[in-house]
Amino acid sequence: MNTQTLILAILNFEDASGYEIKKQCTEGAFSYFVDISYGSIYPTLAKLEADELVIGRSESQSGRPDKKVFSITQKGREAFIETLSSPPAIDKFKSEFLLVAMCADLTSPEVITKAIDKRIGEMEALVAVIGGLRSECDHPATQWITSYGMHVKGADLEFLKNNRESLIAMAGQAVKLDAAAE
Amino acid sequence: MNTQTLILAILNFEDASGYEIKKQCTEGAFSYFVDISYGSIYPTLAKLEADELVIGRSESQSGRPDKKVFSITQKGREAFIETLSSPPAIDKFKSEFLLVAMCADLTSPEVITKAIDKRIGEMEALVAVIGGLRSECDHPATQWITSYGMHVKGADLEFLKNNRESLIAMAGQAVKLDAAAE
DNA sequence: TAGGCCATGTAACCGGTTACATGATTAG
DNA sequence: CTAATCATGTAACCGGTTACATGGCCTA
Repeated sequence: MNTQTLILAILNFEDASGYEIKKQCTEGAFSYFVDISYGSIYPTLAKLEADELVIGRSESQSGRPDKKVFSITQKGREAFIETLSSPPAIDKFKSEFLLVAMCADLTSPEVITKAIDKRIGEMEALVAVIGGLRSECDHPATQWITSYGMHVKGADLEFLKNNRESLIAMAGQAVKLDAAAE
Repeated sequence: MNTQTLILAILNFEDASGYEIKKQCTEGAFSYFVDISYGSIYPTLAKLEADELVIGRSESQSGRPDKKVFSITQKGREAFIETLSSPPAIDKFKSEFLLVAMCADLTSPEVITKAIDKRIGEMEALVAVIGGLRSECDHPATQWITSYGMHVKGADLEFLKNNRESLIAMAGQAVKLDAAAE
């Protein structure tokens, strides 16, 4: 999923400025499955406007900098629906935590405790965000994906909490084996 | 998680050539939370060897091209454990499927059916892979992460199967609303 | 004899991030 | 008075992918 398609998707829901798009991706409705930075938003918005897939208008605000609000055009909507119809690529997933957990025996209980507690905290925050999105939005497809997210992330959190101790207990075991072998 | 750390992690489990490292990431024990290509493996291996974190030796095989098998050095092991101790970054997760599902009302039932069935197939394959890893490996930390994977991906698959029809039913609804409004 | 697997490696490219530049307003 | 929020944008950089080059062996 490239930046272009993502921006088109967001603008298909509602008009937004570059700044607002960033917020949507960081805190809002899209925050749990995407992530982009200003450095890709603004150039992409400019390109999209040049291609007439979106149009921007300046809005002056009292006591705030002007903002450039973008709307998706008919051409943009068609292009977006076109890209939607090609089968979605498999999820991209990379987890440093899993690598650390897989090597739990090489590190100390403190390191593992910190790692898993950090993760539990992040997961709880994510569940709270998704739960919030689900309750505040009555769009059926958004309801579907947020329910999906709650189900999966809830199961995730459940496992982490139920198996926290057992992972911590593995920490440092490789070192102990080494010492025992001497 | 950069390529360097990942390679060190793999070599910490066992010696491997670049080709075998790639296999581990595509089909093996690491396949469900990482992904790298030859274009990053070979240069990284060369850099790692220059830094004396790994050492390579040539092994000639009958009826096969020679392979260069790498081992992690003591220095490499220390560097690896050092990086393990810094708190793991939050998971990177990007999903085209969720974007498509969120826009289900804009597309046809056929497109959504294909998208979700593709996903169900991929998820089943992943569960099978993780299940295989869990049963064939008795390393406790690997057991832990594969059990974690089974739990989470099992919940994922469960939701997909139970809610497949309801997502498909949303397809094309935006178009119908448009038509009704005319 | 065609295609797939084994095996290593490079060069061009690309999508995206980081850091910077700028500046007004408002809340603590 | 300071920090945060609002707001837009650019340039340098970087990690990684794609595509290519090479070539022998084995299987269908």
